[in-house]
Amino acid sequence: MTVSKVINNKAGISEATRQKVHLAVAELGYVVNATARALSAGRTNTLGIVVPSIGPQYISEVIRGADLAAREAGLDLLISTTQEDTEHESQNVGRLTHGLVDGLLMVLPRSVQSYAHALMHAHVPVVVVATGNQNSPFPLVDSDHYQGARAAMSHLLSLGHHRIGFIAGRADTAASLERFRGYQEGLLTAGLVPEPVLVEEGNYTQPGGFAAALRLLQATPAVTAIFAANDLSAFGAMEAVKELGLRVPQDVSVMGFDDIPQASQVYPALTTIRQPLTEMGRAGIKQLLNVLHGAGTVTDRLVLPTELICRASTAPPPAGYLTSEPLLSPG
Amino acid sequence: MTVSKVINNKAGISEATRQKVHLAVAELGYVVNATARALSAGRTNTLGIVVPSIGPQYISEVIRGADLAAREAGLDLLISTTQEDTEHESQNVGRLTHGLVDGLLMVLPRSVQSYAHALMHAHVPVVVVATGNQNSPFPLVDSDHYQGARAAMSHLLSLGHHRIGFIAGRADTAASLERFRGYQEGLLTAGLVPEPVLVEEGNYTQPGGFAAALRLLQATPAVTAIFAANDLSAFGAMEAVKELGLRVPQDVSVMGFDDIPQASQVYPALTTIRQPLTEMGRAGIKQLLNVLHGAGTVTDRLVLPTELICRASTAPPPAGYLTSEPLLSPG
DNA sequence: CTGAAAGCGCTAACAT
DNA sequence: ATGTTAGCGCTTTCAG
Repeated sequence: MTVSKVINNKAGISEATRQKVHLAVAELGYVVNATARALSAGRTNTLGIVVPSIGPQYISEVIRGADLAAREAGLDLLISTTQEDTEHESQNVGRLTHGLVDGLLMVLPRSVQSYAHALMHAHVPVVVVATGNQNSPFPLVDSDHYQGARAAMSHLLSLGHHRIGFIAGRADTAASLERFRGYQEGLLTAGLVPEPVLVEEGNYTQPGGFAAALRLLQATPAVTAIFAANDLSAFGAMEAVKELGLRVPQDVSVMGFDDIPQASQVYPALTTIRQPLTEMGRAGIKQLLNVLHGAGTVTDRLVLPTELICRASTAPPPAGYLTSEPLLSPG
Repeated sequence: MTVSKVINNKAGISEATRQKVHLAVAELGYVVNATARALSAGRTNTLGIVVPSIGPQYISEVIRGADLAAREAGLDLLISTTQEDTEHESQNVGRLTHGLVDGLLMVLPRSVQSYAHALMHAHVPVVVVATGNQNSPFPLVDSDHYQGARAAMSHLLSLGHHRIGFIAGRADTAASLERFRGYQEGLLTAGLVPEPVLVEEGNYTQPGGFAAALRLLQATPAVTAIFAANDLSAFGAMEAVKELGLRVPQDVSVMGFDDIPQASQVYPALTTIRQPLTEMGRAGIKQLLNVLHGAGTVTDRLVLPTELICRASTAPPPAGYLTSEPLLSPG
């Protein structure tokens, strides 16, 4: 039909006919059947994004970025959750990549391994958002966890802190390990010695951060600053500081990592390392589009920079501590 | 082909052939093309859910419930966000309902009006999750905000509080209004008089709750309990209480509404009214399935009960306040 | 510039 | 129990 050409804005249609068709479409309430179009045209104009779950804020942010980028490109975004059910889900991934979507963005905080098979046989391009350094046979988008941690340490050290505790994340995520490495090397570069007693597991959760900070502050009351591996555990740490009758930041400074929306909404507002979550989603979709259009560049490993966001939860250490030991300038 | 029958588990196939087909499928790595199947069969085995955005926790919970229910029914869930872009999105809804999904669940905290046109012309069943009392031409799932607020007030009153502040939500949501009504009538039923000075706007946000609680406690230091219209503003209220050098719950009790996951993770853990968010998602999908299968019942207005979740943020008022005025038993 | 014909990959109804 | 035929609603290719 001529109608098809009008609807798809193809050339070779007189303006008069175009108008007539548009009128009729409006009158009849005609809406194209996306399924039929997809089958016929061989593409769906839909991109897929697979996430472990939609609960955690940082994943929401990635999705939001992907959603915006897809929308700008005039494509739909189909969100699929794995709910940790790898078995069933890798089947689902297979289905997605065979006719349902034109490209797939996998958000995988932990391992890409479980999907390797389904992904290798995908009929569409795949890009991985890793949130942690991983090897991947697909183009990968990540952020610079190590440099972020270094920036956090520089900030705390330059404020005059030298007893800095670290609340670790999940040991099974590369991101947590990288952040820990940044913490350690930050100390070393400043001429300080990492002490095991200053490191506690927080498991990336708020109660975990609370408990870890409690242990930290009770074992080493001289701690004047806490760097948590993510914002959630930093929230818990702030609660722990207050619970001990201390103030943030006057007595103890607290830093997080991620900059989820809530970081700016808690009291005091959290100083943190911003991970460009929405940009990571955007970048992932953009890479996908570049592959699809055969234009632009596809970077095998795109590592986005992190950034210090200075808010109200950090300050110089209390006067008593400030002069007790000279601070070596970092770097 | 016979293959089709095997894959769809149709009857009338010998076990031997079935095995042979399965083998070949595995060997060739064959995966059905969902698009073609959808076009041919006239259904997509996909349900759609439209949400304003995926950021807020309470929406994530609704999606999770919907996701689980859809998964159990062997259907996929296509999540679409409006990002408040009503114009563009109502077009999108039109597309969804014309071939992309077999049914649509609309999560609309505010108004269904903007989508009325697109929805009325939908070719598939539509169910609305409202989070607030609304009229709707479609089956609606909601929770009982009024009774929840009453339960919250009963809890606080029975603990001995009689100067109870309220942090309101957004005036443009029916849910907030219902919760406020529950607050007022809770007071009245207990023989107490609602005072305007005890009500502050919190806008459903954490900073909003913080500021509202600050105003509340400074204007009326005799306030011994704060009931916030949602958990987020309750978090802010808890921060405000601590900021004033008071303790939760020893000096001031704080209650929220929703029971988002974080409510159990903050310190002290938040006493709140649980809105069955995942169940609402589930129920919405279930209603959709009932319409689709022509079985079970479809309730025009399904109002799920709310529930008091007693945690650590509420306690009897400080001794000085307890006896200053006799408490009339509620009801 | 417009219309007719073919076919995307599958399923449903109908033969064999 | 298996195979055959038609057609889902669209886009694409090719004639008018």
